[in-house]
Amino acid sequence: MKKLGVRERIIETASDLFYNQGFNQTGINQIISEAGVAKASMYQHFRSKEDIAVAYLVARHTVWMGKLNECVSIQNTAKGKVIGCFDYLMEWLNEVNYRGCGWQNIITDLPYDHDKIRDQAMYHKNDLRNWIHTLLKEEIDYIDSQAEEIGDEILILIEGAIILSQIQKDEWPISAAKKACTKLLT
Amino acid sequence: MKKLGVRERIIETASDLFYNQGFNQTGINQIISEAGVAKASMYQHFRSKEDIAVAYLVARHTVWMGKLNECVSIQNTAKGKVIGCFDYLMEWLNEVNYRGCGWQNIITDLPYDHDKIRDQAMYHKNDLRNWIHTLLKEEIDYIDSQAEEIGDEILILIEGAIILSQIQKDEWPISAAKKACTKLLT
DNA sequence: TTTAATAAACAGACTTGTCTGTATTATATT
DNA sequence: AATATAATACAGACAAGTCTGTTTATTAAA
Repeated sequence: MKKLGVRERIIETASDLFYNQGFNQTGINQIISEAGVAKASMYQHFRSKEDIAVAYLVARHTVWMGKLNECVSIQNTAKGKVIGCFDYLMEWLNEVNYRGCGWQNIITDLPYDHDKIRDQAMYHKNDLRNWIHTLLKEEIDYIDSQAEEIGDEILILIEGAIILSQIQKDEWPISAAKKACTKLLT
Repeated sequence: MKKLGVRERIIETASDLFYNQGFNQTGINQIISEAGVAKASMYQHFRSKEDIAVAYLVARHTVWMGKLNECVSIQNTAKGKVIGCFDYLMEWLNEVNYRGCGWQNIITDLPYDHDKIRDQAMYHKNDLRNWIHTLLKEEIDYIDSQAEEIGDEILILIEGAIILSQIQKDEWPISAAKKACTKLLT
């Protein structure tokens, strides 16, 4: 049970707060007090609040993609893995009470000059998109262009299911998206 | 060229600012100064910033649904109208430079006690959902339960296309969603 | 002894919302 | 038509608190 370093403690605390309260609703003072870190120490590691948010998103990306991979690893076909994404969404979003996507949430109401955060959102969604494309290209039913076309459509279902379940505070969009996904894959 | 009343001027200005800058990025002072209204006059018409936002969303709902109806009115089948939604999205989102959905944007990073705003988002998406359901139930190919199932899937495509085009600052999600929509309708 | 963490005060700009007093406009009464 | 009344809008100061980021001075560890 080693105590985490200053930087790690900040990222961990900020991740929790940024995701659950929102970027604008979370102040620097709350982050440092809950992380048990002095303000000056924090500014030793991060130039700005935006930089903390970038570190949060970078860390979140690896964790999120890792859990996705783990969740679909029980499937043994490419199609099965893609459909399995929606089981992952269901599990995750139920657990966080439909709090939605960390990247979606942060870019929709952001100060105009926070481009590093916007870039992180683009990067994350692009990575997920490529992940789906790669999977579907393994499927021998599809030529590459088909895999990309269907993959894009499924990415849209994922994004829609996340935001709609957040607004409606209900899981029906996730099951509906899964059903639509199976239709598109047949 | 009659000058608008105070209330109307506030709603009009706030609508522009809330949508284009975001709720958190827009202060009361900017609203009143750009509307040319005194602060005390503003608080005569609205109890709080949240109440202004609610008025903005209410007004936006009728305008948005009206434009949607107008855009799809050239289609003469129910299926055509539903697919036409994506032409509306394309037109609208291009015009606003992929600024996304006013309701999605406002609920993702909101102070925890602003429930009236959250309710407006739920109401709007529900109304759109019902609008799609009603259309598809006119289609004789579908029994009611099918119309609802497919309608939900299309709503998810709409939401996903909006948020993804906002993140990627590109129109590809809208065309991809339209293609997926036609597939689900055949 | 050098490095890094700490607490705490501080600057200064921002926020929502309240308040006072004045000016304008519309309605009602004489 | 002239006057009195009432409603509404105005400007702008103010309160009370928030925010990010800087600085200082102290303490602990390597």
